[in-house]
Amino acid sequence: MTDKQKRVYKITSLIPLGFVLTYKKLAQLSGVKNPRVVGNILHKNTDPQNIPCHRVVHSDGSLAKNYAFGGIKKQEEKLEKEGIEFVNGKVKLSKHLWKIKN
DNA sequence: ATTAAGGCATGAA
DNA sequence: GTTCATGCCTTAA
Repeated sequence: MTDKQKRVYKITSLIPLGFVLTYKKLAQLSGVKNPRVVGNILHKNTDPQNIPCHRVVHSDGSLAKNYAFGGIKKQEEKLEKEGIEFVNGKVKLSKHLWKIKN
């Protein structure tokens, strides 16, 4: 596993309950150039237990089209279960976007 | 809203 | 080693 992947997974696993992160943000936080790569990495994640990829969403708050772990429905389900609000099938980013402190 | 183009890590051939 | 396809994307037109 490469360093990038580690960072991506690490950060993803650090997302607090009730918050989400966009691919773009996650990308820049982990030092990856393109958000696409992040998606790719998350897609072949092997440890869903520690990697809550359902907390990672698109820039506009919508969910990924091919959620690798049970489908987009499951993802939404999980998010709601964690207290994340949906509006128009999108996450309320303004409220649930994870802002890193420092 | 839909389409097109950008850009790159990963894996198979 | 390199080329090609693919992807949980983003932004701009």
